[in-house]
Amino acid sequence: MEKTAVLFMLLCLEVQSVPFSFCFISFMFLLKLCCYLRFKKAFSYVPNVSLSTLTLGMGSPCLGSQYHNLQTSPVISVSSCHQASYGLHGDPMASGYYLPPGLRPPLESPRIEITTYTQIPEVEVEEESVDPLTKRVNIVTLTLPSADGYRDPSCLSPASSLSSRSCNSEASYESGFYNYDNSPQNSPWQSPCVSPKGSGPLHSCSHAPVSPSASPHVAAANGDGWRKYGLDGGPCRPPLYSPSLSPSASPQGSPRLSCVDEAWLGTTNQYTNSAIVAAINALSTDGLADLGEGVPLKARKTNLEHGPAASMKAEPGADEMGPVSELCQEDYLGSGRLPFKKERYCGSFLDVPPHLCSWTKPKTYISPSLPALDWQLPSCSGPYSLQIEVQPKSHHRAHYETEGSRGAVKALSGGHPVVQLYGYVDSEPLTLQLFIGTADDRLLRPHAFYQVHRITGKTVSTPSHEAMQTSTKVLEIPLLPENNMRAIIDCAGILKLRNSDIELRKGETDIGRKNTRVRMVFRVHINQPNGRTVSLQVASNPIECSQRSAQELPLVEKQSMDTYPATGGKQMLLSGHNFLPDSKVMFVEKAQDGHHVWETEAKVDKDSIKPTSLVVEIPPYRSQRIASAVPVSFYVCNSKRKRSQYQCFTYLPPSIPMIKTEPADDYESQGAPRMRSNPYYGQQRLPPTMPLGEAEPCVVGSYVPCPPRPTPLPCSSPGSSPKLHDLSPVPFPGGAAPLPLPSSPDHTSLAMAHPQGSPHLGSPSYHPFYPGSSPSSSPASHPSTPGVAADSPYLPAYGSAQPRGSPPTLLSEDSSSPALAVTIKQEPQELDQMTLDDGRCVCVRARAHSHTGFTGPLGYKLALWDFRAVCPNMADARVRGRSGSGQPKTGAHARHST
DNA sequence: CGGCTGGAATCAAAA
DNA sequence: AATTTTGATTCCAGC
Repeated sequence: MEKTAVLFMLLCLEVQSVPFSFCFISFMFLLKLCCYLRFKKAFSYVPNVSLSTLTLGMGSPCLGSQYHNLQTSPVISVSSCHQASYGLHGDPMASGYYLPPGLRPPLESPRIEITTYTQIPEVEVEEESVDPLTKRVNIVTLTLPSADGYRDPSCLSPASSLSSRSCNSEASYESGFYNYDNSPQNSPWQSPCVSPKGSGPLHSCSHAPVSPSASPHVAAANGDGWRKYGLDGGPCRPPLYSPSLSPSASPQGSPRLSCVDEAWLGTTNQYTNSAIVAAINALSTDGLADLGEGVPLKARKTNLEHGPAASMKAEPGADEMGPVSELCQEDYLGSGRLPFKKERYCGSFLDVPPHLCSWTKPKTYISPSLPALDWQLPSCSGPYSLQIEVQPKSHHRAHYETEGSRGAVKALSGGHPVVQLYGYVDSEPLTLQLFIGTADDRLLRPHAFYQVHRITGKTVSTPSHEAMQTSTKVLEIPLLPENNMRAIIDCAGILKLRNSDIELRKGETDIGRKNTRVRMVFRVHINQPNGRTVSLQVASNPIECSQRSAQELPLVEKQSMDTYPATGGKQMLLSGHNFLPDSKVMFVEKAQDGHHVWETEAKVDKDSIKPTSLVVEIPPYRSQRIASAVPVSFYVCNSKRKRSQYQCFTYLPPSIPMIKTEPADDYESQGAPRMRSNPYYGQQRLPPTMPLGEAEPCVVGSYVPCPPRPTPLPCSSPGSSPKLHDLSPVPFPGGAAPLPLPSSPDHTSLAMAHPQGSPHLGSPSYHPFYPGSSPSSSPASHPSTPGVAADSPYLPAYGSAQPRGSPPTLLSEDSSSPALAVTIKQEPQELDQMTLDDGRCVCVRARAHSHTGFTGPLGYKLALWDFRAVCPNMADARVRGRSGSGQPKTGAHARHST
């Protein structure tokens, strides 16, 4: 059935002759039927549950109506089945949209949903409740919808707990608002439908689906959201890469959770990028119980094993959350965040003073929608600049749910990371968002296997609040003018989710094995007088979260130089960790396709080797006749499988005088003199001297060829064995774009070497595609993006059309842009070894992303197609990744099942 | 007593 | 197919 629905939808879309609205409606109808059937089949007993639960939930005045609505609306039921719909509160209007009354299936509604809601607020009660039935009910409920719940907010953490309460309140009162403007976390996608009353939501709801232009994805999104994001939807979650795509799609764990999260937190975006796609994914999977499927067997098992609370925790999400009550409280209290929702509504309900912390009035977000977490945003825009003043340590052992917290991420100095927003003169506090992102060569996106973990306690000075956005936990931290818009991040730990749990999720394509590096990603959304919202983002240096890797893999944090004439012969000091007496340093040059063009072992001064430093002699480049700078990379190797990430290094034409560019480096003061931090580990600032214009060219040049660039590039995966051999004739044959050389060699080198490191540019570099949110910046930059509202503050990271030839230009008008280009490749990758393989080119990616803009189920195809066309290796890698992940999954399954 | 840690045993997948 | 190695998770114990 489901498949039929999906096929139908696809068919309609493909044919194009059928109005989208019609397709959508029809599709929804089919979906509903499917869901209903399944639901009924699986949870016929739900009704009882509801009753019991309801009793508990009375606390909220709103509940009644809310629930009522929910039950009434068929839509809801659908939602419950598939995440996409969770948010919907059955607004009659909304529902109408989806299904004509007449057509609505007589869902009795398992109303499930409701049950959940009610209870949530009373979580504590539940746990304590002696009534087996009650507990059971909960369990049931939880499991229901979530197909993929693991990453679901609920699952993740306590955060969800809060939400529970919020659910009640929020839904009814702040709905419309909330989704759009209120919480920073809200994603644009939140469906308007969510709020029963919110006119806004309704509005959007109604429009969205109907809109002709809307892409399938869009449909789900709220009116504004979709308009702006519609195109992105695709890009944002390119099926290929973006975890969000699928996973996101199914963020929802149990209905209850979802409700909570979404409604309350406003986090979730069911309709995110592509609700439809998500729904399709969910449906397309094996027919067997979605419910069950969504929950990893192991996870379920674990939960059950957990003990007394087992019932409550039956759901994966619940499990993680631990003490719900605690969450609620804490979150509740602590958060200043959400001015709107909580305070008003929940506040009274809980009886908690709205302003326990100074951070009571976070700025409201005017923007109708906020960029999805996998969107690439700049760190600077106009007068604003979001910077990581103090980087986190390169190692932080994440904790499993089965362990206790391992504390907050610390800084190298022993303190904690510090983030500051420059250029903000308003007196209104802002909310700094923090989530755990990936650190591989691909575009930054939420990490599927790690979640930020809120740390509380006496040692924590910074208040924070947890929220779920899509399936990613986001920590919200106040940025107060009185603190100079500076925040000490001492409240963020990192939670590791079991690979098997995540990999089993529908749509998840990434694999967890050896995918243990993350970055802390900070975002801030600043409302502008003109109604637009400027969103900035900056990512930290990579953080190795695996105990073992941290102890065994060599890590290069700094290098005394990153450029040198092709003649080589100079000694370079490397500082880092896990260097052994027999550590080797290999220099590598990779071709576009990822193949090693040249590789040689550099001479290491054995006597100089210390666990944290070593001296290596820069080997002469394979050709002394290079006309332009040649980016290569090197890595430290302790054994065949223990290698550091690729580090950037650039050979300069022998004749070119070396210019020393040492950006002020915070680290330098602490460490070896004149050591250059590696791209990831050090904070570098681009030389102020470099004009944008210049920067771009550089970028282009380097990109064009899709050069091995950067080092670390994805292209070069540490994993790949050093095979090597110089096969290629010239460094950048043909056109490989020679890096713009030096007038300021530095630039080149810097750019390459320190992509994100620079506080100023950091983010931007990673997000070349993002035009910059500031009003001033954007328009020009992405004129071509069709569909994207001109006024839209955000550009779809992937969707923006870029002039193809140019490497993704990084930038937009934004001043920050300069560095951008470089960044892209920087990341070294270890993980990739497996999943990604070599051959990944930034260029390719960029391109693919832009294509993704087309979104929809079709979008996926387009993206894939692109990859293949542009960079066969990439495409292959992707494909392999998928299939590869499949295996592990299978294995996991087997394992769990046993 | 509970949160953090550092270590290490135990499992399981990959080589 | 068996064995070894590597990576992921779970446990422990001390602070």
